Amino acid sequence: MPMLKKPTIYDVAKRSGVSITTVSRILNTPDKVNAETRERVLTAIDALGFVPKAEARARAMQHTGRIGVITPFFTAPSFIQRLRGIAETLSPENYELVIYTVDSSNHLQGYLSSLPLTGNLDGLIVLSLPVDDIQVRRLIDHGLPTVLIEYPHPKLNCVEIDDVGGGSMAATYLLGKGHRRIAFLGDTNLPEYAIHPVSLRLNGFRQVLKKDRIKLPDTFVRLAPYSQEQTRQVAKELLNLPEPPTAIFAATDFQALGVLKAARQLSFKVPEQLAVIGFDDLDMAEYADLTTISQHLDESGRLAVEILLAQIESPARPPRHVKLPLTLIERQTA
Amino acid sequence: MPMLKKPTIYDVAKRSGVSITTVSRILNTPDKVNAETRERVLTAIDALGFVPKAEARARAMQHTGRIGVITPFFTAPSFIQRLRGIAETLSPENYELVIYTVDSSNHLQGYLSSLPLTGNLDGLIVLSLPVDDIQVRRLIDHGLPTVLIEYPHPKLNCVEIDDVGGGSMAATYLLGKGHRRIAFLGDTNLPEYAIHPVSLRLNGFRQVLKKDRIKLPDTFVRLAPYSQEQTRQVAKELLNLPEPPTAIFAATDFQALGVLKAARQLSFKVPEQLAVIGFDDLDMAEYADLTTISQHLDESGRLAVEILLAQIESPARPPRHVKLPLTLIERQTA
DNA sequence: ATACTTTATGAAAGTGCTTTCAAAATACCA
DNA sequence: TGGTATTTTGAAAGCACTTTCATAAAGTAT
Repeated sequence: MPMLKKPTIYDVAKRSGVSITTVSRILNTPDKVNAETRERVLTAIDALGFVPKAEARARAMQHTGRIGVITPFFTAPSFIQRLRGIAETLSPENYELVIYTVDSSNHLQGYLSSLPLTGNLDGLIVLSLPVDDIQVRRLIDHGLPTVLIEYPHPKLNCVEIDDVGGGSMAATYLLGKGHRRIAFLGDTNLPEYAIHPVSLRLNGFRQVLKKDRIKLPDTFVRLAPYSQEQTRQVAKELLNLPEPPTAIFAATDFQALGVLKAARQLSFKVPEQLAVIGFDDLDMAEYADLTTISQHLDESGRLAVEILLAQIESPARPPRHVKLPLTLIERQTA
Repeated sequence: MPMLKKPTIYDVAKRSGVSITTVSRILNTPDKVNAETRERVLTAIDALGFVPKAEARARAMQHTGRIGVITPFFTAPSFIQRLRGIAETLSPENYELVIYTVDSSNHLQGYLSSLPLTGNLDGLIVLSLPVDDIQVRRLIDHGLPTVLIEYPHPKLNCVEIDDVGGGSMAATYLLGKGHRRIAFLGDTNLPEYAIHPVSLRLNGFRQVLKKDRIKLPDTFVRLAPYSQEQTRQVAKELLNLPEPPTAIFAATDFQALGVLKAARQLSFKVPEQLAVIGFDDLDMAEYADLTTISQHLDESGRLAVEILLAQIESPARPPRHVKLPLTLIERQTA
């Protein structure tokens, strides 16, 4: 029989002959209660049609047990891999992981304005997206602990990537291998709301070449939309030049794979005739034996979570800025 | 001064020298409070940036719905790729995507018991995890619209994969290419809580070979833990057999890549000396030119969301069962 | 001035839930 | 077989607010 009023945890407890504590436990940590008891209580819950009130719950817990991640809709493998690090670290912590995918600047602004107010998030991770001063203020004022990944801001926790340094590393490495005709292949057509680390990588790359007085002609700097097919196309253009480069720095592993495939199709021997170095160290880089610059994607996600949890623990802490070191992983392609 | 924690009604009361009752009254029935006192309290409220929690919640709730996804913690690329399909489709729908990663049977049972009860989810997608009848009952009784992926159940919406058929396809294809010594490489060490589609694929594979009276000796059926390194090891054992197979069906693309790498290291020519066919059609399969059986991972996620949204729209609808067709993608490795 | 409202306020008792702590029951080990 | 660890449970103390009830101060009519 349905009750007149909404059943509470007390009704359930009475009906199944246990304390409210036990009922609460079944809702939150079911594995900590005897299977038999659990069944009995669940039966009562079902019979009464009991639904715990979220509001009371949040009040008693003083936190919502939810961590939000805002990520570009633009699903490059590198985002995914970072997300994986986040999910892994969060899983044993018993936090819900709420994903907000963003597909326009407006959308992003919307989330950033409303999330801190609603108070049903304990912490926020912003993945590779720009956050302006006003939003930062709001986040801080409303006390929503936040970690930015790949977009530094002095007032917030950040996990930064040294993209410029990464570009330099690539250049230095290739120069060290004796290459003099080195090309760069980056991505283009980025959505207006995302950040663009690739140009930073190009900067670092440029600097080193310049210092060593190696020319980087415009024909050697190519941008292709972020797709296997189109990257391959552009790579082929490079390789079909009368004087093709002897090495290519691809600004992401995904594109490096495109370059490798183009090389294979044009029968360029890698690394003898063409050296290829990537950036990211995706899972598949290992399979492809791709020499690349690892930005420790999983690790960066993991770190972000750790910083966030620490901040949630002690909100007064000053923001931390961590710059994960890049590592050059030497494999077979360069 | 920004506060450390969110201000409560107590903070406001203290700051303005009144009781919490008065503060509460100002929020609910302001006319029952002396104008002078009211002014004083309102000043404090502004200064502290106080937002009553319940209100914030209510404001938040009216805008966004929430869809949960339960997925094995076991982060194979195929899960990720399905998740991507889910996220993509959900993004424009203005739903929050809540991810629950599961790392034990208990954990899974726990989520399945409590999620339908807590009632703050509008729909649920269960990714490649078994759900027993009792849980199904509960899901239905509490009216939580659910879609299972890769684990069919008559009472719930499902997006199924024809794993047996996939195994047959692989066998038929390889036989058609004239192979007679064909090996199978699957994964092992699966966590107890996950389902095991790989053995179904093996079944289908076996059936076809049997029908054609092709022997599948036990030495040709190998299981390796799901890791690049160990798969490679097992593949090498196969290839070092006195009479090695001329074709290998790897039950997942990820493992197929391991086989390819082993072949490369042992200088087997692919596909001349060794044909390799995978299963999944991951992103990287295209790069590796891997012949494989596509189970349309992104698409399956997308479909699951569509079915779920439809069910949320009209809860009375009978459950739908969709079996996505598998497609053999012929590339260079077989 | 007396009695009688009215107004302004706070103490304290809910609200429905979680969590800490301790007791009781059970399992495990030599 | 006693003794220790582990599991299972409940009593009670929160949590951020609302509401009830009591009290004090002030106003109003007689």
